Parts: sequence; C-alpha cells; structure tokens
Amino acid sequence: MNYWLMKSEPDCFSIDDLKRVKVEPWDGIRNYQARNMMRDDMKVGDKALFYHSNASKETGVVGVMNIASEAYPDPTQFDPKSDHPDPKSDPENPRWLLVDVKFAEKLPRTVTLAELKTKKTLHKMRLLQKGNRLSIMPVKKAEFDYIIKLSAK
DNA sequence: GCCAACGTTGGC
DNA sequence: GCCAACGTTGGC
Repeated sequence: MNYWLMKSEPDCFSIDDLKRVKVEPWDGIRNYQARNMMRDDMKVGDKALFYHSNASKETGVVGVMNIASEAYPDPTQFDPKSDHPDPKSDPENPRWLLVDVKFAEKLPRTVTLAELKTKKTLHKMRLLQKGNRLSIMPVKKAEFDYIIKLSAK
C-alpha cells in the first residue's frame, strides 16, 4: 500500500466538505508529476493525508482519506466554465486525470505546518522541502503514522 | 497583498 | 535546445 499527501485550499474544498459528500473526484490537477503519480502509483485503497493549503485559519494536515478509484480523465479540462479548462487537451487522449477520494476520518486536531517543521522525524518529508509546490506527493508510512499519532496528542 | 520558487510557453 | 517572460502556488 502507498501513502500520499494531497493539498486543497479549504476555501475551495475542505475536509468538512469531503466529510459531507463522502466521495469526491479530485479534479483540477494540472501538473504532470502529480498526474503521473495518480496514473502510475496510486491504487484503490491507498491512504492519503488531507492537507489544507493557503488556509486563512490553520495550514496543515486535517484528515485522512482513501483512494477510491483508478485514475480516469478529468472532465473539467474540457469544460470552458471550469476553473482549469485546457483547450489543448485532446478528448481522444485526455491530458489530465483524476482519482476519486473517499472520506476516512477527520483528525482530532489540525497538525499544522509549523508543527511538522519542528519534528526531526519529518525533516525529509517532501512537503517540507524548500520550494515544494506539488499538490500530490508520496509520504512514507512512518511519516504518515507519525502525523496521525501527533494529532491524538 | 507580497514575493520566492517553480513549471510552462514560445521565440530564436 | 536555450532561456526570458509569464503564470501559478502557497507561505507568511
């Protein structure tokens, strides 16, 4: 099983939104590295941390979800009214993919970015590397478990 | 709102 | 293939 971290701006789609709808197509990914990971490495049943980025309140890890589908074409790329249309994407060979994610749990508290930065165990996390902008990234099982444990304190 | 870091685009 | 210009991300 693989572990992931997926970012969303809470003003756009938050952990509470996911809790309400249960399953959501994770659309809008327009980055090749992120797309390739969804396509090549994500499996149904993988676990992902839900991360609130650019949050007006607290930026950090807020929940857990499960990957609920294989990668399939992101319909919003063909919708001119969507937030991220891509007129250059060929419907016969769609450029952008998404996966469905399923709500698993909301953490008892937000594990903030500031807190993650103070932990030696997490120093190597991709999330904490300078200039990191990937919205989907792999997380090690040890890192995943450690963050879950932190949230219980 | 600012700005650093990064990815993408397009001219050459 | 290089690289400048531009757009986006995301922390602060």
